[in-house]
Amino acid sequence: MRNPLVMKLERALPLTLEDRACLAALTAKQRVVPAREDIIRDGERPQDVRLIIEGFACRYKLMSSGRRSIMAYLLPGDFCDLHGAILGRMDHGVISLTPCSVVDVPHTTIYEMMDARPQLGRALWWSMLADEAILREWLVTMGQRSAEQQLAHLLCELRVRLSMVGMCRDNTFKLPVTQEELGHTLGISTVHVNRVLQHLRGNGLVRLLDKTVLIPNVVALEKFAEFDSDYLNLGNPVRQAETLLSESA
Amino acid sequence: MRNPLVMKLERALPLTLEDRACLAALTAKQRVVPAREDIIRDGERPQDVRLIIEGFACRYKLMSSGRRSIMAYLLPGDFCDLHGAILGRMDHGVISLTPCSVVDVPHTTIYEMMDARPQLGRALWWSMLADEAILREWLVTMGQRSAEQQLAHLLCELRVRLSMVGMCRDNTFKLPVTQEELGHTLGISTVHVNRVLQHLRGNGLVRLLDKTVLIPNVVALEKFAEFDSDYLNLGNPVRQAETLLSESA
DNA sequence: CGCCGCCTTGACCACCATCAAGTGGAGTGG
DNA sequence: CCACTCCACTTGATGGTGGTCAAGGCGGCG
Repeated sequence: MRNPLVMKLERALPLTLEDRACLAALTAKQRVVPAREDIIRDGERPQDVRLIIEGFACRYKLMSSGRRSIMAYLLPGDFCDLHGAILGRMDHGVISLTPCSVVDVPHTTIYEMMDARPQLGRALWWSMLADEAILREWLVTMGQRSAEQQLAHLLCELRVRLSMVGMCRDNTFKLPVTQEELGHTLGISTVHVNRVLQHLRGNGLVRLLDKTVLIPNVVALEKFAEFDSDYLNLGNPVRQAETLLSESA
Repeated sequence: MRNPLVMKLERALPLTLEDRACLAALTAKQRVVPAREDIIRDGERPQDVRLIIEGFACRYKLMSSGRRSIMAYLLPGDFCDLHGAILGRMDHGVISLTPCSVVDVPHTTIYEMMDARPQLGRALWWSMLADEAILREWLVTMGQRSAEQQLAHLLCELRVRLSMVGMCRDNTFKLPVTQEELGHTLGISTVHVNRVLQHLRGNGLVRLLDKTVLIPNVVALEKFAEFDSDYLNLGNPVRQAETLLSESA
C-alpha cells in the first residue's frame, strides 16, 4: 500500500522520486493509538509533529458546558499539529476516532527537511493552508446552509479527501463516526442528525449501511450540497510556478 | 503613528530593531482603496501580497443564492493573501469595508525577507497560523453558541485585536460595519442582529453609538460570551524556543 | 423635497433543540 | 442458551430560537 502522505501531497504539487523517498522515510517508526484516545491535548506544547498514517481522528475543543465541538476530521496523510512548531501551544485537542497508526516527527527533522528540499517545504505549507481553506468552507457551510446541506457537504468533502488517499472506491467509503459526533461537528443535535440522514436516504442521495457510505449519484449530491471542490486546492494548484520548468508527471 | 504590522507581530514574538525596520520598509508605497471595493477577487492568482495598513476589510464568499458570507475581518496589520504565495489561487475574495490603505508586496520580496531573516519568516507564518486559529474559534462559536453569545464573542475578539494595533482605547472602538454585514458574518438575519444588539445593550453589556462600540464591563461580556483570548496566541507564544537565546525585550 | 440605505419593530412560522421512550445489536456473565 | 447491560440509533411530542415578510422611522444626499 502507498504512503498516504505522498499520495496526498503529489496530488497538489509535483514531487521528485527523492522527495517521495524522503517523505516515506519519515513514516518509518509508527505507533498505534487505540480508538477514542487523545493524540494531543489542548494546551500541550508538542516537541514533535504527529502524522496520521492510518485511521480517523478529529480536532476538537471542549466547551465550558462540557459539550465537545469537532472542528476537523483528520485522515491518513494529515498532520495533527504542524502549526505547533510555530505557535507553540495547542489551542485544541486531537482525538482518535478509530485505532490509528501515528508517526512522531521531531520539529528539527521537519526544519531540516524544509531547508534541504524547498519543494517539500512548500508541500508542507500547502498542507497547512489547505486545512485552513477547509476551515473557511466549513464556516460558510455552517453559517449559511441548512442542516441537510451541511451534512451532504461534509460527505462530499470526505469522499474527495478519502479518494486522494485511496480510501474511497466506487463512491463508497467507511465513515467510522457516530451520529453524535456528526452532531458535534455540524453543531446540531444527535436527534436531528438522525432525521437529516434519513431524509437524505429517502431522497436517494446517500445510502448508508454499517458505517459505510455509498453515494449513488455524486453529481446530484454535490449539487444539492452546493459543493465545489475548488476549496480543496487540488486540480490546478501552485503548478503555475512549475509550468515554467519541466512538468514531472 | 506606529506601524500596525510591527505592533501586531511584536506582541507575538520578539523582533530586533533591524527586523522592525525591515517590516516598516515594506509599507513605504501605500495606495488607497475606497470603501466597498474588492481588494482581491475570488479565483484571482495574485503575484503580490496585500497588506492592510489602515481601514477595515473582510474575507467573503458569495453563495450560489447570492448571499454574501463573511469569514474574517481584516484589520490594520493583517495580510489579505499571504497564503496566495503557496496556494496560488484565491478561494475567496477580500473587500474593503471602509477606505483602506493597502501595500502590495511582491512574492519575491516576501521570499527574500524570509530567507534573510528567519525570525521575520517565523513572524509571517505566525500571522497566517493565528488567522487559522481564529477560524477554528469562529467555527466553534457558530456551531455551539447562541446568536447573542456569537455577537458578544465577536466584539470581544475585535476589542483585543484592535487593542493590539492601537485602535481601541478605554474599551471603545469604531466598528464601521452594518448590521447586515454582522448578519452575514454570524450567519443570522439582519433583523435578528438588530434584536440581539438591543438585548446586549439592554443588559448593559455593550453600548453603541454611531458605529462606536463601548464595552463598559469587559469581564462581564467575556464571561457571557465564553471568550478566552488564548486562541489569539498572544501572551506566551513561540518564545519558548527563544528563551534559550537572549530575550530581546 | 424626495429618494435611498440603514435601522427598528411586529406578526407569523419553520427548523431544529430538548425531553422522553423504545428498538436492536454486541458484548458479558449466568 | 438466555438474561442483562450498554450503546447507538430511532421515533414522537413539544417548544424556543431565529428566519421571513412587511411596514415604518430616520438621517444623508442629490
